[in-house]
Amino acid sequence: MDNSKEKLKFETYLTDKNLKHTEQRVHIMDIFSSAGKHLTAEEIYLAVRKKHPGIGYATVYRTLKLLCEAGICRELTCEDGIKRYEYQSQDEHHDHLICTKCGVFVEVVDPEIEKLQERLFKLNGFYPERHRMELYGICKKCSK
Amino acid sequence: MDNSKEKLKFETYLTDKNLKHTEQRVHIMDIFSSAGKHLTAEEIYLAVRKKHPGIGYATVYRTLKLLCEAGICRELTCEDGIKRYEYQSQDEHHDHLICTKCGVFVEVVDPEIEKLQERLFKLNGFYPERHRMELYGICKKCSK
DNA sequence: CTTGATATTGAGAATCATATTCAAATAAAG
DNA sequence: CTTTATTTGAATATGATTCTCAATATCAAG
Ligand SMILES: [Zn+2]
Ligand SMILES: [Zn+2]
Ligand SMILES: [Zn+2]
Ligand SMILES: [Zn+2]
Repeated sequence: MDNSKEKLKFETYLTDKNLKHTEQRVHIMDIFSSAGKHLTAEEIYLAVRKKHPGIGYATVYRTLKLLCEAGICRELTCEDGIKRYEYQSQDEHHDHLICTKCGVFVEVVDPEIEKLQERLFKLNGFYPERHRMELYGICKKCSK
Repeated sequence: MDNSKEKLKFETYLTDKNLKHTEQRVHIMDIFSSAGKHLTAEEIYLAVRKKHPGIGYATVYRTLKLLCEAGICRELTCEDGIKRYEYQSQDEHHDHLICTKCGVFVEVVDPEIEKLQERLFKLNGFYPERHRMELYGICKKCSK
């Protein structure tokens, strides 16, 4: 996956905040873009460790927080209570279909639902900020 | 709030599973129906303690699990990672509008959204099981 | 009302994910 | 190269939830 755009975004973010451009931060970004989406901190930690055994958990958590702040990564609190991180720029919203057997995440957006959600906010006098929608079921592969 | 229906449901559940009808279990149910909805385990623990100081955390957690199994209570995993429990029979589904300032929960159901969610499951080859939708924003009171 | 089998309790310890502390290492500016 | 502020990893702390276990309570049978 080409992650040059995100790399630039991260570098810009670090520079702007007077933070340093370290190896570890780059390593974590790299693994993130190659090892898939919707990863737990542990999965990221283990993946980074394979190539860079010295890295510590604290650095992974700190870097994930930074990536989220920079808008490169999104944190999902799933039903099991474990946070998952997906590598993605903030502006492209999507929701999830999740298989309860194999755990696969499918990303979906339904513009009609999004519109109705806005209506729900308005109907209840809320100023809308964000939402999350998770659809749990059994995927095609697992229901065979 | 009249919770005789739920009490009967719980008693039946306990009897069916050869479990015992203890004071503590009744106390937790009672607080639950009087102290509001969408409570954390801690809030429930503290509320029960006011009337029944001897009760322990373990009993609260165990009873909440039982109530969920009995279909009297639903567990919500919120974005802060803390589980909340709402006292309610299983069959009445609803989603939530949540104020990010004051934390108020408003229960909503939009039949059109529910239909479109079913369509999303089908479109992606998923057998539907359940879903959760949380809309985060600022409520009327807080935006004044 | 006993008795005895079984379930339940509360205190405390254990667990798990995540956050914090701090001395040593490193990046970046001069 | 020096200086200075930031970052790192190891270890420790935290906070929510679960487990362990000895003591206690429930409930059915006698
Ligand atoms: Zn959406
Ligand atoms: Zn996603
Ligand atoms: Zn719904
Ligand atoms: Zn609710």
